[in-house]
Amino acid sequence: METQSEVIKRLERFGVKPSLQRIAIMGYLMDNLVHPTVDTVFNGLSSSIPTLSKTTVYNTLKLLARQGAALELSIDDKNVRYDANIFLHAHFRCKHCGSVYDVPVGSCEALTVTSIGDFMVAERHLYYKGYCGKCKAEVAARAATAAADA
Amino acid sequence: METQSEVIKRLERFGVKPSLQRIAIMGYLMDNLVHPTVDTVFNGLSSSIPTLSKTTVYNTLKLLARQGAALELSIDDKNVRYDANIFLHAHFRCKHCGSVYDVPVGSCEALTVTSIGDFMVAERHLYYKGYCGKCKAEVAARAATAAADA
DNA sequence: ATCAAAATTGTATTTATTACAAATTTGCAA
DNA sequence: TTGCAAATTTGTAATAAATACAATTTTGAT
Repeated sequence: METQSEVIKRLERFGVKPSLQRIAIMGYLMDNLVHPTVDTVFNGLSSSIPTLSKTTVYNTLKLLARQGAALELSIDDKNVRYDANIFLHAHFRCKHCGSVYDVPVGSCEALTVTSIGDFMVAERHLYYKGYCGKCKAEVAARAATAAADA
Repeated sequence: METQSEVIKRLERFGVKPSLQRIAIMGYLMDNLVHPTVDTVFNGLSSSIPTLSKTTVYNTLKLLARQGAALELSIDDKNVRYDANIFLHAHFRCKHCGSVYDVPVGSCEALTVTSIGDFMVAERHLYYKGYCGKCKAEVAARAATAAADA
């Protein structure tokens, strides 16, 4: 659990004026590094802040991403996900259960470039998609059953 | 413009039975390497195939991606995009105009791994986001105007 | 205490995608 | 050729993420 002052420090470091809602949302991200969706954040906070609006969660998460205080992941076709871990790392998404995991990456020039030709590069995302250990087994088992049926 | 037989060859190579619609959609992707969305593909083909259904476009593009005949890009938060270029390369998306461009990548271990721990890796996506040459200038000009107004 | 700017809220809308059932086409076997 | 089941395509209805926007509340300076 992050201390309130640590959360405020992070907000201020990225030029975000701390409000009750922003502190709660930033704190939630820092405490839950599982790449939550907007809905997950909203549901996680709405009991402690009953007046919280989902619009605020949408706006605040977008703001945090724009200011660099969090990452906005487009690894999931359905929902945008957010990540308070702003250090260089990659992500893996299981195509079966949908979970998103952090993956460490070695230093690689392609992951640190700041420009490509006349493009200005602001973000670099390395996404892996496949099957996690648990689902790999499940999918294999199901494939075997399907084969037996046919 | 790809020949019909080249398109059919690609479909068969990836285990997709060629139908009129599938050939048209695969051919459209091969002729339009600008990472079109479902809507773009549908609009591009509906005049030549008036009976074409958007559901078929959705299903077929998903099928092509599943079979490996095309890539499904999640670089755009709004729409899924498709790419017939299945050779190793990265993508850049301009945050202002939304265009998606191909970017060559040097060989990098992180871009060729087939497993990570007990994860089975089926896809690797390297996405860059930022501003293309044209939009970089526009955004800078607008920022200057905003500063003058304040 | 006043008041404008900033932030938050809630509702209404938009729109990409999926679900699903009906219709059509395909390809094989009688 | 005819019949028929499987595969494919179509069209409509439903789902749900995200945005627009106006109203309300809060903040902070004077």
